[in-house]
Amino acid sequence: MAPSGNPLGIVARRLARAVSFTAVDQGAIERLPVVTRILEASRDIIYEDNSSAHCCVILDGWTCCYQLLANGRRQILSFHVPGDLPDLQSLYLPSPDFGMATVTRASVAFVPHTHLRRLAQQSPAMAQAFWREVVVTAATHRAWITSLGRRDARQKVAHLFCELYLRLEAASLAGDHIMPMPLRQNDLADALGLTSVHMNRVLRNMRTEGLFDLRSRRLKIRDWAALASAAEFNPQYLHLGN
Amino acid sequence: MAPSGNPLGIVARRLARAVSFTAVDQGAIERLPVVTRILEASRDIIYEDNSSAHCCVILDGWTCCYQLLANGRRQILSFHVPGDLPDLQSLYLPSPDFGMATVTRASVAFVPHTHLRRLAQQSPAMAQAFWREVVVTAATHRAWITSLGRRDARQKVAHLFCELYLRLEAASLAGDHIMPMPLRQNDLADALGLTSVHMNRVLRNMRTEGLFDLRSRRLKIRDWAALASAAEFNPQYLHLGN
DNA sequence: CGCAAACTTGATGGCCGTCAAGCAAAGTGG
DNA sequence: CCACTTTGCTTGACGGCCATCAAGTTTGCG
Repeated sequence: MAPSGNPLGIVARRLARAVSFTAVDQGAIERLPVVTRILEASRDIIYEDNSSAHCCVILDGWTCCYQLLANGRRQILSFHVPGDLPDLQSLYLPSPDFGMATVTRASVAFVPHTHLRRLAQQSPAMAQAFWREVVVTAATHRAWITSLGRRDARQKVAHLFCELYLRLEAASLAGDHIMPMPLRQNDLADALGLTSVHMNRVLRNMRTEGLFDLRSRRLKIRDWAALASAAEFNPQYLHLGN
Repeated sequence: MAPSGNPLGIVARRLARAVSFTAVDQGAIERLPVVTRILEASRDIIYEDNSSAHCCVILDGWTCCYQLLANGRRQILSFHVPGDLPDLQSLYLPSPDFGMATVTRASVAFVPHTHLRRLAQQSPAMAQAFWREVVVTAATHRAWITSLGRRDARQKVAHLFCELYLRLEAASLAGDHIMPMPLRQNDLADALGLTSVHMNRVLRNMRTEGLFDLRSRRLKIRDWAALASAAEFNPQYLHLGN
């Protein structure tokens, strides 16, 4: 699959995973006006004009959504990879309840709400694709809630790794149970409600057991069955097709 | 505000909180065909025809959404009170990833997807109201993620009580910092990722400190400021207006 | 009044947090 | 190319929050 040269081609392909677009729809996406910016790792993603009348699209790199508490603690709410629309929810309800930040150096495109709304109005397929994205995000939130509330550290790691692998695979960014893993142990800890110290110990144990290799920003899942089983992982919520 | 006699009046008023409906919209909601059922406490909410081509509306009583793990543990994902639409997300993406159950005896109405979709197609206000409901649900999920990941038991309780009180107040089901509290300590534990034993101890402490009274299914918040402060509660995510 | 469900309390232990220190890796500048 | 710094990883010691197990007690309801 040769990627289209258009920067938003990645979004068109992503949305078309679930909905059948006409050539017109496809073209309309790719002709959306965008401002693209390259951000260094660990930078907040902020709307320059402060109007927050845009949605952002991840074109390259990894990002996350997070909330901060007064004591300085951070909870990561989701990770995002190329093709994702982390704040599509803002389309009809601005006033974000979370921050966004890059994990790696990343290329991010900003698309005006006005144009996205027009797309949704003119094309039922587009409206449905947007709805679907938001609903899948909510389903992913639910999976995280259950992980945070009722799984121990080892199971949490297993569940997150399974989720990330399948999402990357669906985006043609991973295969053969090998994937890039730019997340620091500190990021993993903030996503799973743990400390980085404990994170380190749990990872060591799981590595020792032969569940996976994790070094130089690369994760190789050695025993997918065991990992998925430890997590009680059910990929249905991701709605990746298959 | 005298409630309309129509069973779906409660939904119309709820959706109208955020969106301006015409009299036509209003009437269209109230004329939706529904099947209403009364369920005893602690019963699963199941679609009889198995097609799950319906959304449900809580008319009376409390319900919850949950996920189960293999070891029998339960994670509650959300609580729902009269006027709520717990599974509106199924409208354009069936295949639920969670179960629903009553907390108290409850009256639940089932509305066919077909009619809801037609409403959304014919009225932009309606479409926006649905979108908004789904997005607020996701925002609530995010608040729970942060609670589960980064707050201790005491803060979790404080946060949940603040959320529930404001939602009930907005539905005219609570006031003066007094609200019904039908949740068992076991339910609270399953929502907050704790055991019921620990739940009991934490509640006792908070009661002793004078934060609230909690007996005979009634919660009286004695010190709202202290409770909200302990939770670092910011009501913005609920989008209740005001 | 009797049963079941829910609440309460104590004792004990483990998972994970905190504090502290040292090591490794990666980038920076001279 | 090598000091130097920064960031991230690793490990040990210790403690606390919360889970587990095991009684009781209270509440609610038929």
